[in-house]
Amino acid sequence: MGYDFKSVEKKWQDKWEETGVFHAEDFSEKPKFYALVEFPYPSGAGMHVGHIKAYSGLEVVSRKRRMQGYNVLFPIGFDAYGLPTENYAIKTGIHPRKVTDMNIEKFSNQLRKVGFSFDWNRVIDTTEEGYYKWTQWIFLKMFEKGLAFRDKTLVNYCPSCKVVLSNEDSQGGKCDICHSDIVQKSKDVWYLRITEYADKLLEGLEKVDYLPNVKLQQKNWIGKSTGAFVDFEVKGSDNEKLKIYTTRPDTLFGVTFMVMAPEHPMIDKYADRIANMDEIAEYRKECAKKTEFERTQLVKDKTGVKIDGLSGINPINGKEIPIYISDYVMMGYGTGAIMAVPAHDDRDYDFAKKFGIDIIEVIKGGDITKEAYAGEGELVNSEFLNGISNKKEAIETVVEFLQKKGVGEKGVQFKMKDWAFNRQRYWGEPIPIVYCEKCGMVPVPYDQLPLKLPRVENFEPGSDGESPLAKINTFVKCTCPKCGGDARRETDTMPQWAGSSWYFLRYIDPKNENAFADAEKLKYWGQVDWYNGGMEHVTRHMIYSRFWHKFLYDLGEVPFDEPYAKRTAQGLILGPDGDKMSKSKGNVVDPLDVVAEFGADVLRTYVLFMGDYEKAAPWSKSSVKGCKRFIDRVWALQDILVDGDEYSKELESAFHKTIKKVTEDIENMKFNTAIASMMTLINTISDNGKINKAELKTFVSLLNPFAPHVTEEIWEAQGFGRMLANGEWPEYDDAKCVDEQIEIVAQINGKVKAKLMIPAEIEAADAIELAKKNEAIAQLIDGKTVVKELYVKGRLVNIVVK
RNA sequence: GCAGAAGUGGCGGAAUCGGCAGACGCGCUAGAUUCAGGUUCUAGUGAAUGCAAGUUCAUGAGGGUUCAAGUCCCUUCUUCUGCACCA
Repeated sequence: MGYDFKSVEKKWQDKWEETGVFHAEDFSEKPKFYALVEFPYPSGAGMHVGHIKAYSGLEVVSRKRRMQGYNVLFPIGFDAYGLPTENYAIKTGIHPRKVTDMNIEKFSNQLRKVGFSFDWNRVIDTTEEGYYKWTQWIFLKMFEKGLAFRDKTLVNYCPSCKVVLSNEDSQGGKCDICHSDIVQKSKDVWYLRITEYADKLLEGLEKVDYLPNVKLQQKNWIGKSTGAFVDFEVKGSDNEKLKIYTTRPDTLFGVTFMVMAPEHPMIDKYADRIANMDEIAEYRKECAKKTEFERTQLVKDKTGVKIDGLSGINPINGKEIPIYISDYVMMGYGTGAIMAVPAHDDRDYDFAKKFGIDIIEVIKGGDITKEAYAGEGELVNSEFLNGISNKKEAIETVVEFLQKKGVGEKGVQFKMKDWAFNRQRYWGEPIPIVYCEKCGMVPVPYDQLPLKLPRVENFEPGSDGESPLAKINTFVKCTCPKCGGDARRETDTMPQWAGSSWYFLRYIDPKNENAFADAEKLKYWGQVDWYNGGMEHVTRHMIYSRFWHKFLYDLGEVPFDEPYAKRTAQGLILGPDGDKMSKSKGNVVDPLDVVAEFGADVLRTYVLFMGDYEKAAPWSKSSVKGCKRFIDRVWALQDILVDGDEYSKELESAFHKTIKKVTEDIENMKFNTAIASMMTLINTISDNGKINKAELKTFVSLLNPFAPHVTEEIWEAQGFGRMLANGEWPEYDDAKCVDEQIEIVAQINGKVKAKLMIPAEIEAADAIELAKKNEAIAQLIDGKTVVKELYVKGRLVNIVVK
């Protein structure tokens, strides 16, 4: 009897749906387990095998935990706002609402066909009014607390997509979406003051269980540095001081020049006193033209102009030093000006070499005629600091000196910048703010949320980078909620990151109309116990959502301050050619093709078997066949089934060992070796020639999280009782994992010379005796002097001879 | 440039605390089943050498520690990922 996966898989998917076995139960007495996977963006292309791998990890963990008696919340939803949908809509003329609904429908069907055990009662869609009402609500709370604000700044603007982009969306000077060059443009934009949470976001990492690499990336992203602010008097100014930030105040005696960012305001202020203002203006113009990409490409080739008319006075020794402008100093970090110590900083060194500036060594240990020395060492040429070799002590001494003189203080800086929060696009959450001539910026009252996105037919962006909503008079024109006078609405929408910043909270109570989630339910479900997703979301999405969550915690809206207790990440699936899958390379594998040809169980098993879950691995169709064979062999176990309510003597230890291995490997996400151990077990069973009912029950239970359809079918066909989805996870006994007789190797001088069977519980001396009795070993020892003998329990005997 | 991770058969990958390197799967070879293809089953499969028992060599390269090294230490090369003039 062959295994007909097509009808069997459909049957069980329907059955799970009808019986609702995977619905999480609020306030259940069972221990809770909240497993979260990154919800997909429902693109028109449909699901990718990468999605399957991303979800299969926690899918297996969730199914196992249910069998272990947990109340599991394993939800799914759709992060549906975003540009691809909008661009598709512009191209085809189909409304984004319709496109989104179609894509969600498509994704849902595909997910069901793979048999994921999601709780379909809790599906969320970020573009739904009932959902984005609360996205807007959180925004208004932030506005109330001054964390959402408007500011005029230079922004990254993509001329092709016609949107303002955050720094994160425009890395390398290219638009993240269309990859065209970014230009700088002055605009009034919305910001979220994430920098206020920089320290909390950093400290929070101490108490969560994220992969080390994830923590490190977040840490780098936040980019905290400690140092000092120092004021340099500026000769030629009206007694003004130029404030700089440095992490190396200990090198203050080595300062030979200063550098300001091209946009530094002091230049404009004293423009009339700067003799070479023309030259400077010309340089500034050039810098503005350079894209960020060009700036980073020319790292080594420093450019700049000396300011003729202003100079700095080093507060530690009163020396007069020149001031330059150069684009290697940026306005956006620190104070936009630096003290330059060429002897001990690579960039300053390059600049000094090019412009012929003095290089004074103040820290011993390098050769400053060749390159800058950034290491530690004894201080020299530094008056009262000479002789100190402890960096920390030197820094403290200098800071103390500066503080006494009132020209400096300790300081902290972050690389992280405030989050540019608005987009000039149609398909996003409207920002619920009204502009009134009299009252200024007025929030839309909470009871008027959601501020609905108007349904329009024309969503092309304006040519000047204005939101499509600006063209809709009925939306723009409104009355001021405060004074009742004429007002107009904000027409920008929120970025795609908004809806995903709090979605895990909505799963807890997806249909609540009075709150984003009920307080008691929040308390019951608590933190996400385990969050799995891609490495690419570790900095942006995760930091944004941790920020929103910490804000809600400070408001008292959520009872825990870190959203995710544990975070892991899956590796990519590469194309069969070893390259990243992409449409242009034509190496994309469609998961539904695999389901049609081999079945969902095979697909699920393969994506977890193909390699280490956390590492990238290429797709191999012939290896998929190996999993197909495995599933068929599992089905065929029924042909050699015999009676028996206990493990047979022959297979007992093999079963205990496998249960232990699979149980532990799943928790460690070592799915590949878990599957391998079940394959090994089936080989052992084949050699044994038969399997009894107790053994089959265990085997099928172990495999169920990976291949739920075939295992349910066997369970039912054999009349083993209630559905396996409700079944119990097999137990193992450590004592039964060991065999009575074990095989060890006998070595002479560390080389294997023989193998022998010995009792597992044996004294070292006895084991060595047995080894010596072995014919081959005895011959090799004969006539030689034994120098050393040792026995490694359960492994080997090694006899060292001369 | 800086930080992190990784280099193991023809391929994907295993290997707990330093203890039989190559589990498991693919592929390949031979045989059985089959009209044939596919499927399935059995045996074999790191390299060199030998009729054989065996011996020698093998975890990017080179050195070291140890009875014993893929694993620990030093040097070095390569690849991938992140950050990238952050003062």
